[in-house]
Amino acid sequence: MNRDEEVKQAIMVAAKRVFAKWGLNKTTMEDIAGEAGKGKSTLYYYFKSKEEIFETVAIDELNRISLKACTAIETIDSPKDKMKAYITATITEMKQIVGIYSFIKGDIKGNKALIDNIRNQYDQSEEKILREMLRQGLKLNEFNSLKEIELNKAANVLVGMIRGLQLYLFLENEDSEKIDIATRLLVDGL
Amino acid sequence: MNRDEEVKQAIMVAAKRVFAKWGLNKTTMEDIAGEAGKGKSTLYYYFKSKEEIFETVAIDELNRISLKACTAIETIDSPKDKMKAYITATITEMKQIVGIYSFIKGDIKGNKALIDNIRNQYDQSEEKILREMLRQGLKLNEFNSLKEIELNKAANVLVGMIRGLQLYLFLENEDSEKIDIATRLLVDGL
DNA sequence: TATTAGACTAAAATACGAAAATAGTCGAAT
DNA sequence: ATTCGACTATTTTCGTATTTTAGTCTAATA
Repeated sequence: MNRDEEVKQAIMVAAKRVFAKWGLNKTTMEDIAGEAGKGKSTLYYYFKSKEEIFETVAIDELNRISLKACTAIETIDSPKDKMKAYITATITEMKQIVGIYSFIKGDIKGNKALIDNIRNQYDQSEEKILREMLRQGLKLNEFNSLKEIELNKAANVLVGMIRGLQLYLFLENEDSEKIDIATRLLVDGL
Repeated sequence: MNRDEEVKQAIMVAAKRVFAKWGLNKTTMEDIAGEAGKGKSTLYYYFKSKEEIFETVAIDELNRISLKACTAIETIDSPKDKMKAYITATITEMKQIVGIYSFIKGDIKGNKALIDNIRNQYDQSEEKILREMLRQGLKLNEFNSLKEIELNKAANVLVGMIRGLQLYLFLENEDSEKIDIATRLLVDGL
């Protein structure tokens, strides 16, 4: 990692801290600069706008979720079990992240385009992961109600259902039994 | 239906029209009164507030969705097919309603409590319907991955996943194949 | 008596301009 | 190549005057 990347990382770490404390709207570029121990205009040397910083930080945080989930499942062989573990892991991780960045709800309004863009990127990357898992399951002949030809759309639909579950489960207290039922429903059916 | 109920219905019909045109925030009590051909204070004789009118109208509209879906499935015997048909029907109907009342998105902000309350009522009624269908399927031994003891939580989880799907499918063009895949996923698994 | 409307009030939304805060630029310094 | 402080152009905030609107009350009417 060269100097350029190092400073960029440092700024991102600082930005994460202040974003987690104040949210997107309430944190100023000077807050970030102060936290990073740099002058404000230095930030503009590395990022073109506050939005870009936020987007970079958010995508990075979401990538961590994917990474954790993918690590958690790499030792599992059965495609069905793999899928269950993946869904459970992402839901749990996401819940934690949303807890940390509890502000995002308030920030959505007024930054819809930015948030949509971030969510879109994450959805696409998750869809790709799911597609690969589905492909693997089909190859090993472990999925009997899914047809090869539906693979792409199925991955897309799965993303939608997982998002729905995340939204729904966020509203209430931790209930790992519900997460368990949900993943079983999605993978095994009724 | 006595006179009292008749007038109430007439007001609701008028309210639906103006709500569909202007949304909750932008329509005034005088708009509704004008559309209904009554004086404003007459509305207060039948409803205690604008919010109450909106809630009544919204619940009524949502009840229609349930009713339509339940009618559509009453001739189906197999619990699994019944479940699939129910999910497809509610998603399709909901999509249409949201198309008509396209404003609600903008009205959520600033009326969160009211909207939450309405959504809650609808979720509960849908959960009840789903619970009954699950019970029936268990009785007939058609569900093999669901346990009796999980029935209540499963119904709750299903509501969440259906909401997620609705949200997700609203964003894109009609794709009945995706709805089909989704229902099959939920009922048959992968 | 049940229902309606018009006048009225209190509260909320809106409009607007001045003042303050903030995003983003630029040239000089290192 | 990197950083900063001074500067500008936008936004946001804020106070206030004005208008709109929800909701009440009383009298009229059918």
